[in-house]
Formats: sequence, structure tokens, C-alpha cells
Amino acid sequence: MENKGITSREDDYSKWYNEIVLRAGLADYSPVKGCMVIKPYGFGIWERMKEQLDKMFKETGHVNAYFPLFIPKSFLSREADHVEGFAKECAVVTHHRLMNNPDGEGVVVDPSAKLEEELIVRPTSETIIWNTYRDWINSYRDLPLLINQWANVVRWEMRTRMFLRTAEFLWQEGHTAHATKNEAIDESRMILDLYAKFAEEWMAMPVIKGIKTANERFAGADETFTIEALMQDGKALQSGTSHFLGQNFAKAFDVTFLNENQKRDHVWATSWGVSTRLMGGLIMTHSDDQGLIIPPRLAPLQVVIVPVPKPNEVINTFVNGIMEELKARGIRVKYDMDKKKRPGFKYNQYELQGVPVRLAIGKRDLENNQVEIARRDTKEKYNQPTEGLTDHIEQLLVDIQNSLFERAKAYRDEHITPVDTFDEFKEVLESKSGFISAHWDGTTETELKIKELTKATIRCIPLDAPEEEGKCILTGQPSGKRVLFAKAY
RNA sequence: CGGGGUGUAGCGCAGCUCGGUUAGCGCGUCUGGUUUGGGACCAGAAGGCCGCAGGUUCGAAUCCUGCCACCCCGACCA
Repeated sequence: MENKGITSREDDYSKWYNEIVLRAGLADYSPVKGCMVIKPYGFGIWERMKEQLDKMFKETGHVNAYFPLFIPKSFLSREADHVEGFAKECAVVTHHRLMNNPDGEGVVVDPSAKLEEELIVRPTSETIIWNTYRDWINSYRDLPLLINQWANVVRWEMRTRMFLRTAEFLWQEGHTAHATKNEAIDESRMILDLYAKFAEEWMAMPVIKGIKTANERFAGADETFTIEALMQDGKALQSGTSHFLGQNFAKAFDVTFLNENQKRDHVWATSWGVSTRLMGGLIMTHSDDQGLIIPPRLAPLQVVIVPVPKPNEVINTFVNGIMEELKARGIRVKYDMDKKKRPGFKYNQYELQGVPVRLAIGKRDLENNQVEIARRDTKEKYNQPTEGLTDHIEQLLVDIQNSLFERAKAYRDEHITPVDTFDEFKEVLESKSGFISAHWDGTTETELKIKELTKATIRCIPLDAPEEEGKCILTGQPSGKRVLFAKAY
């Protein structure tokens, strides 16, 4: 019995999460603290996310490019807020050579190879990109400039967690330049919608679109838009952000253009990103105590076929027919022909790995011209006639995708609790957790005070928050709308 | 950086309090056989700088000192 099951969410949520990541084969720890090895299965999911997002970026007029990993240290200090936001967590390259240790074993840093100017490993690329854009942008004809890059970045976090917060992570960062303020704002809003659409339609992860408070805003932005998701333990996950950068970086890096009226002006900017953190969100949105659950659209493997009790000529022939039909529909399917492992073992393994649909095929099924279908999300199991099987499975995958979203949305909606007093606020946070919708007086001071008292932060001011007269739960000052609080990852 | 925990076979652990043969168990792996509709069983085998360094001792996984790493909880953050 021991070693087989995984820790339940109720027993220890963090442990459950780590075990899913490790045992489903998504990632491994690395020798360096805070770094992780993303294994083929985990990377397969990320690749699917990447593929879809990339397509959506291209469809909206963006192109990919690549900017360097190393950034001159001085670049970071050009924008005051930006430097303050990131300085604390930058990895710095100081030397460019190692040498044999003159005093013994191993290698040491060669002191004579000290760099003239130290380099930082990008925590994000605004600075190097805007330094480059200065040369690329001269006139309104060069605008808008719509560039994305897929890259790794490094932020030296004190405390790390697989996928959710690692020292190095993979992401995409879009950086755009526009002639007008409104155009830049529209861009950042459009990307926010794109992210929300992706999260909901592909990850089956419901999100709330909103605006960050000044306190939670990206360092260097005038406005930060966010999509916020709710995890099964009641904590919120900032899942993607899109920033309207105003003219801050244009001014810091002197990026100007000649407008149609022959006047020189600073360009307007946006930046936006989602990262491998989404993998963490995916896991914590859907998975259960049996393991991972992956929505069909992102699953590297959508259907697995298990021969019962083991492969043989008759079953193989039968399965090959099914495989061909499924593949012809673009369904990602695998036939597990391992003779050593018994069906029960395989069932558990694929459940752990979150494969959406499992077909089991044995003698009984061949005789009755049927297959046994098990769906991962509901654990439902039933026999299905071979006739029309491909159509059935295709539809089933769609149903699973939808049902995962609906389930997550129902959970999320149940966990948005409106409160009107601070006592209620604390009570809900303690007993129920999740998002708390409450009035706030709009000051950073109050926000920080509430954080200090409860650990909850303002996740966002929802874009669709209705105008509503109310009083701040802490200070009693007037407030025009409710904001969402939560404890966050 | 504070608090807690853990480092022993590929993985999970016991042994350590109270030093003493050849360091054990489960899972996995390999061999052979019997099995086979939800993690099979039997027999055999391989696999270890007991985290690192020093010390105490006739003798250290075990005691002492120092160090390192990782995990969890905080502070900080996407």
C-alpha cells in the first residue's frame, strides 16, 4: 500500500502538489536551489500552451524575436521604479573565466577575468528591448511595433516552488510600441482578453480580469491588468499580466518618433507575459487525489488504450483500426503494449498522469463489439459500442474540456464572497478562503494595513465591477466599487 | 534571513536515544516460473564513500564540532 497513493489535498496541500509534479513526471528538482528540470511530459503540456499562445499572438499581428539573456547592469537603473522592483532579485555576472584551483582541487573564478561592466541575467527584458527600440523607431511609420519573445528569465527568489515560483522560468514577453496612448492601452487590454480566452478555453481555468492596485502594479507600469485564478485551496494565482507602460521606458531610453504632424514625441508602450507558472495553475485548478487532470486540449496524450489483460494479435489488430481513425481526427492517442505491466497498474499510472480518456479492450469487449471507456475527470466508466466510436471520443474530449471548465468555474464562483464588515472579512478568510469581494477606500495605506492584519491582498479591481456605493471595510471611508481580496501565491 | 524538518541502494524508509559481527526493510530493476478485466505471486540475484570535512575511540551510520544541500512554515515576490 505505501508508496502507491499520493498525499491527499486535505492532509497536506503543498505535499500533494509536489507529489503530483514529481510523480506525474512533470518536473524534477535540480542541483541548484529554485531551479527545476522540466521533464518531457511536463514540457509537452507547456509546448501545447506555447503553440496555442504563439498562434494567438501571430493572429493579432505580433512577430517573434529574441533579445539577449545578459543585460548591462546600468540599463536596469534607467527607470527608477523598475530598478526598485527588480534589483533585489537579480543574478549578476561578474567574471568570464574559470581556472584550475592553484591551491588544490577543482576550478575557481579567475580574478583577472573580471568584467568591465557587470551583467545582469534578465529578470524581464524591458530595458534591453527599449534600448534597442530606440534605434528601430524613428517615425510613425515604424509604429506600431509588435514584438514577442519566448525566453527564460531569472529572478532570485528567496522561496521557490515548482512551476509557481522558480529562480529560472520560461515565459513569453510581449513588448510593443505605439504612437498614441489610447492605442497602447487598447493593446494591453486586447492582450488581457487574449490571455483570459486562452486560460478559459484551453486551460479550462476560469479567470477574473482586473486592474492591479498601485501597490501590486508592475514596476515601471502606469497600469497593470491581470487575470486572476482561484486554486483549490482557496488561494489566488496571478496567472498573467499585461502592462500599459505609458511613456516611462520611452523616456528612460529616449525612444522618440516623428509623428504625422512632424512633431517628435515619446512612444507609448506595453508589455505582457505569461509563464510556466500557468503549469502550476493548471495542476491546482483541476487535479485530484488520484493525480493530475489535464484538459484535453492541452494533454500531450488525450487517449490511452490499454489491452486487457495484455496485448495479443487479435486485440492489436482491433486497436490499430481504432488508432488510425482517432489519429485521422488529430486525436493524440497511445496504445500501451507493455507486456510486463498489468492493466490495473496502467490504469493508476495514466490516472496519475491525467490522461483524459482511457480505453480498455479485452476479450469481453471484442466479443461484444465494444470498448470500455473511462474518463479521468469524473472517474465515470462505461461500455461503448465500437460503431461510431471515433465520433463518440471526439465529442467526449470536448465534453471533458467543457466540464472541467464548468466545474472549476462553479468552485470559483462559490468562492467569491461579498462582505461588508472587517469582522466578516476575517471570518470568511479564515473559514472559507477564496476571493472576498469588499469595499476599499482606494489607498495603499489601507491595502497594506489589511495585508498586515490578514495576509490577504487585493488581487484586482475587476473590470466588470459594478458601480456601487459602499464603505471601506477597514476605514469606513466611501468607496465606489468592490475589489477582490484573497491570499495569493 | 528567522523557525521547523530531512540527508542511509534508483525511489520511499528503519537503524542513531544507549558506539560493537557482514548496515537492514519495502518498492523498483534483473533471472526463472506461475499468473492475468483495477497497482499479481513464488524463488533467486544485482545494487551502499550511511550528505561533506574534521575530531573522540581499539572500533563511528550511531557520540562531538564545523560545513553543505534540499524540503516545509514565515518575511519578499510572477
